[in-house]
Amino acid sequence: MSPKLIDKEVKKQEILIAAMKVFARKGVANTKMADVAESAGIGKGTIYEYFKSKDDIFAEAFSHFMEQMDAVIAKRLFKIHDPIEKLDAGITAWVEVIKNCSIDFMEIIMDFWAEGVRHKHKTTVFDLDKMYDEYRRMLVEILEDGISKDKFRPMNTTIVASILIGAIDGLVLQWIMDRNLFQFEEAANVLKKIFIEGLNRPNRRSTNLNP
Amino acid sequence: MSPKLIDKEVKKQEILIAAMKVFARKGVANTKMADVAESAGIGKGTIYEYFKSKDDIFAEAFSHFMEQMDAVIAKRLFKIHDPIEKLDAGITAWVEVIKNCSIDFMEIIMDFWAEGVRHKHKTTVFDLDKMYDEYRRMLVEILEDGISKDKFRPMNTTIVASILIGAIDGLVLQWIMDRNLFQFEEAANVLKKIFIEGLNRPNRRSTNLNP
Amino acid sequence: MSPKLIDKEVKKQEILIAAMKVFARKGVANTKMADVAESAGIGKGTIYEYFKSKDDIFAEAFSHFMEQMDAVIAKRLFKIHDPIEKLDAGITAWVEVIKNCSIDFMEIIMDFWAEGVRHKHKTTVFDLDKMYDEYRRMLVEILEDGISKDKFRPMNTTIVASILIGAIDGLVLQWIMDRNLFQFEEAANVLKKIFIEGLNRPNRRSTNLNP
Amino acid sequence: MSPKLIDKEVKKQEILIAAMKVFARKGVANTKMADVAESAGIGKGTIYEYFKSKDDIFAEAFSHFMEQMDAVIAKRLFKIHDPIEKLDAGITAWVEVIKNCSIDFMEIIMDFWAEGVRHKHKTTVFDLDKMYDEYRRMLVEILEDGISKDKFRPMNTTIVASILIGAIDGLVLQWIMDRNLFQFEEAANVLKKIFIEGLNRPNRRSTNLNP
DNA sequence: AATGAATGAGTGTTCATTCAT
DNA sequence: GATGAATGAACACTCATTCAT
Repeated sequence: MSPKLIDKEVKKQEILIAAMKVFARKGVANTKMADVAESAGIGKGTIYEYFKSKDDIFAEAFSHFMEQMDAVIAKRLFKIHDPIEKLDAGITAWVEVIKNCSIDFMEIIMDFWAEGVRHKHKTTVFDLDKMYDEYRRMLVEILEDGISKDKFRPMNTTIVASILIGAIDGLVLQWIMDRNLFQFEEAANVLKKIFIEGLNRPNRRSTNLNP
Repeated sequence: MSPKLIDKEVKKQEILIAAMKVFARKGVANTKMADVAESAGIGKGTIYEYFKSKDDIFAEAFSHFMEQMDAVIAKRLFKIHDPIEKLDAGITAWVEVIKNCSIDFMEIIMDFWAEGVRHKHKTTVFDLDKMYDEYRRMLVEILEDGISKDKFRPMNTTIVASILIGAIDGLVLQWIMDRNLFQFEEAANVLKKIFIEGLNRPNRRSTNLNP
Repeated sequence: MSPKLIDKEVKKQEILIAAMKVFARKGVANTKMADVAESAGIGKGTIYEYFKSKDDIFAEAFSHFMEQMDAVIAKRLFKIHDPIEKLDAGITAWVEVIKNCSIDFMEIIMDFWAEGVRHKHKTTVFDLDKMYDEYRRMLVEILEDGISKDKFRPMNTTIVASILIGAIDGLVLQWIMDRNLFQFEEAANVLKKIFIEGLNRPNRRSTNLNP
Repeated sequence: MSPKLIDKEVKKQEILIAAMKVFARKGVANTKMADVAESAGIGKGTIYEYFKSKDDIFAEAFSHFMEQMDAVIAKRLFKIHDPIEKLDAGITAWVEVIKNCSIDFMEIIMDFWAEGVRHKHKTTVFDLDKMYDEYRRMLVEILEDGISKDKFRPMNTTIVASILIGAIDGLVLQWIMDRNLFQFEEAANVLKKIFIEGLNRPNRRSTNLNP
């Protein structure tokens, strides 16, 4: 907590941000340490005072990204108790995270996914699976709460949670490729409506989502 | 059509399959030409008798994958005219493609995406955007047909199509990471129901998906 | 001497000519065996029925070239006995060889030189030094005959021979680079005149070329 | 002009010299980057801190050589006005350049020629043709001055210049192959005498070099 | 702490040569 | 004899990492 330490941490974050910018623009594989150094306005060697390796930077970027997401989403959902509202707020929060991420940074997500899928069971750093698991659990909880409160029809909650997460991810992917395709907020609203409409307890006999 | 030609084409496919296996296991960037050669049981130099470069192999793998998808899906939807049935059949066909693709190959999809996103508007080979565009158009057509036939409520069809595509992609992504998470067919069925339920023309007052 | 053997020899020459054409156009180093095969209208493997290696082809091309030169020049000078006339005829014959060589083939000379210089004392095949030695001897003989017959002034005949050979080679080099620079025959005539004028026995006191 | 810059330039020259040594010994084509590195006493990768590619080294060596020649020769001829003396000084200067070039370096000249001839009109770096053109022009000027001053007989000055250049080049070529053949200075003196004798204005009727 | 010159293991690619048909 | 598919040694070049200053 000495000023020195704080300075170190600040500089590390600066380098991280600079690195993420380049990662996003050129892809991790095509980014050279020299690019990162230039982007951060420091010498090549200096990077190694703050990071162990290129992979380390990437891993930290991944954590950085995940922590940001967790922080925002958790904060939002904390106080809400109605399952439908919570679902709504969750999607809204997610969209906000996407928006908060500088547009440039979004492109890095592909690399996160690619690396995450590859490293599946190897490292704990790139535990994309764990991240998905957490979000799935969170959603399952909301859905099951909704079912028990008779707001949602019975369903395979894991699958529905997966679909919801998948839909958001898939939307991001398409949006990255063509940002003019749709307004992200608008898409989020439609998504909410489809799901809430598709999931909610019908008054009468209706399709049971648990086949 | 001479025997020679067929042999050459066959061998090329063999190498392609061998390459895709390694790509899937190690990721394209981490795959060495020597790995591909070994996997195909041939010499390193032989690869270059059939492919111009490593990138060429990757590009051909991409095309190979897309063509397979196009072929299967188009064939299925050809004869169906009812929008709801068509939507249903489309999702089913898509799942079948995923199943048909040797499990190993699925893992490459991340690399396709990563490359596709990066190369966005540069090459025509990796035109992931175009592929998405095609599927989106196909879905938009079905949806608009359904709206005009009063089967679906009015909506922003582009967004809904994007969501549907996104949901499928997102499901695949999670399934790749953990195949025990759910049965893919089951998830597909739930997806169908949510969407068809969420989109269909309500008898009475109901949310209009076009906000 | 069987028909078969003759055929073999003929085909070998055909391949040699084809190879020289490609060598001349692309340089020996940049010529691939596949190029030679294509130029000769045969299969790649067939070349090895007639030549041991690429170097072998090059060596044979070198010999081929030298033999042609030897044959033409020797034949011309055989019957001439006057030193001045012999010098004249020698230069004329040399020019004729250059002209006889298909223009394309001339370009290969640079590669002969480059290889010849490099292989200096290694092989007997590329004995460029030996070739120069022979021509030098031939010229020295003519010059010494001329001196003894009082037609030329005393001189270091080896040096003068070297200069004459050098001048011819140097002219060829420049001519290869820009064939419009001068008419080769005209240059040869000027060369003759300078040398014969510069070497001939002066009536009175005059520079002795032997310093 | 900062110390850093000077150091960089110095090291670049060191590598260049080291490279030229290897080029001379093994020929450019047969020289591996590893050889150059070893010869310069540095790591393979370091070369690329100072040169873009192997070709770049070769091109710089070429320029280096040409500049040295230009500098020496131009300096010498600057103050001389008598055509005969100028011719004499020019040849002397040329010989000196050859002598100044470390003996080893001479051997590269063949590669310069070979590359220069091949690249004829392609690059500006290897503009051997241009170099010859410059020297030819320089000589033509001297010769025409001599003719107008009635020191030389009328002649096709371009051809005579070409012959003179050719003779010098040709001598170098033979000398490279066998340095014991003659003393280079002696040969230069003979060359001068032959030419000056062969070109000079005769008192009485004499061969006109312009045929 | 900060640097950037130096490094060399690692890689995609070429191509002369071989050999089964 | 003729072929061309197969080969693997060889090589230019890259770039993450180190370390002397």
